[in-house]
Amino acid sequence: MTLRLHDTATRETRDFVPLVPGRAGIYVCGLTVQSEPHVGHVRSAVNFDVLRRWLSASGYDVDFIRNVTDIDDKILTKSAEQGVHWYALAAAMKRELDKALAAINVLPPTYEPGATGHVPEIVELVEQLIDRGHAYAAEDGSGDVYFDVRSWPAYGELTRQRVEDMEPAGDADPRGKRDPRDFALWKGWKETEPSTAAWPSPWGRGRPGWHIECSAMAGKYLGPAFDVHGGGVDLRFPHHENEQAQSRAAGRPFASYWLHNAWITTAGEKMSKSLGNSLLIPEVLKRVRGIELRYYMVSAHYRSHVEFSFEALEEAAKAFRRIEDFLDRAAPAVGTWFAALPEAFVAAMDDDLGTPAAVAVVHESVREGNRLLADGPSEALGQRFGEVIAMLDVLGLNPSDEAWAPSGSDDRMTEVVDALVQGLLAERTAAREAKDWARADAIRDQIKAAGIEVEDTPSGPKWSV
RNA sequence: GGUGGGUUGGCCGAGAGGCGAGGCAACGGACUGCAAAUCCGUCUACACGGGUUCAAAUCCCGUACCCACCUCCA
Repeated sequence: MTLRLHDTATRETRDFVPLVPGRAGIYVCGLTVQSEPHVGHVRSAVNFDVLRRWLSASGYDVDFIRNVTDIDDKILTKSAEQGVHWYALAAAMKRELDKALAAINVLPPTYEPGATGHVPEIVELVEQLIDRGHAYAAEDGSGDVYFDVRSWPAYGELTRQRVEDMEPAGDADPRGKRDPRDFALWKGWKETEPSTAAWPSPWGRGRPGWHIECSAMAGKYLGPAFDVHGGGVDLRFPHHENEQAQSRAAGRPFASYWLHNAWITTAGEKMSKSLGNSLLIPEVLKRVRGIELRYYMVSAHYRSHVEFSFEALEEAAKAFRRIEDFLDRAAPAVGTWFAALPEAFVAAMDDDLGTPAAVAVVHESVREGNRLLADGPSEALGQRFGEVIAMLDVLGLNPSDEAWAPSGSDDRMTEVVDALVQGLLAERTAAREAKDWARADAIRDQIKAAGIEVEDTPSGPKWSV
């Protein structure tokens, strides 16, 4: 079995052949920390987390670099509006992002570099580009440095566009540019900007342009050539096109494969256009658990557009609980078991991370497991149980993963509720033994009114919220 | 204007020439004191119009509608 990935640069799904056998270097464009993370933002993180977990499960040694853009125009604008330091806003939003990602079990990257910590590497790269004749300092004395699009014939190769067909940036400041499509590598400091948002450089004080940080940091941590570069589809142009042009013009081969995840939209529109905050992660997590939100995202293919709705999310949550219920009910009946991935699951994941088909395999194992469960403990049941655990681990959806462990206070609360409910259930069991059905049902209704469901199982009554 | 993607059953969501993904909902049956859960079964769809083929949701041509990107974006 070979992993195949859809490379958006060639628009082909092809075998994954790493530069170094057994190792995989991945660079993913993370977020600009300028506002609270919403459902759309974390999809990318979940998608690439699945890629990373699958490579690890397949035996690769994975270097996973995900950057965080901690200085840019938007951060400066928003912080000015809010009357806070730009770095305070960036740091606060970074903490929110970390919380959101932890809540959906996205593993921390191998390293998470930020632009502000890599100014020397960025300056070095810009100097290389100037030396090679692919960049120039603006002649208007602004301190800006631009990439010279016309000097790089391959410009546009990633997105198959011809420079002539591109619309010049209507809103971009054309001063000092040789061509309207040239983009900033370095932005000279302006008097309207905080003095803290500038670093020394050969072109005067200033800050990095948006695209250059990724080229510099990918180069630093993964080398001039690496395996996979990922991000959202919207980043293909200009961000990734520019990253590739800069890196290759500086003599670095850059990424072998480009992977792009599709959007989650609401009301047919991208979320950044949507108003309101109901889609912020903490709000969504009031409706479903983190593991259910992750299941919702994993059950669609990463290249498929998802139209977000709470109805669909809650439906996904129900589907996931079916899997969870099986594990809960099977666990006491399972003796020895070992984790092994079914072939169909491996085939699905190897086929460009076919998580929908992989999830279908999980459900098939669950159904088979449920069937076996009726006959009591067996080796076959242990196999199904192990399969389900192993598959969920790959998807980051294993309920017993400590990442999902409830906080201490939740644990305490569960104990308290359990003590109360057990008392009522004992009374109900006594009524049932006396065949006093009216009394038994009245107790069940009373518990239900508090939001707790009671189920009778061969091993006695069970309750769940 | 240029580039890319989409339209699948009541709903979500896969598939990419033949061999009915999966889930949710609904309905019927088994089990149950009644339920719940579980299992079995039912409902069997591919925007529209042509074409290619023994065979098309899948390939080709055309049409309609939707979305994304074209220097702020996951």
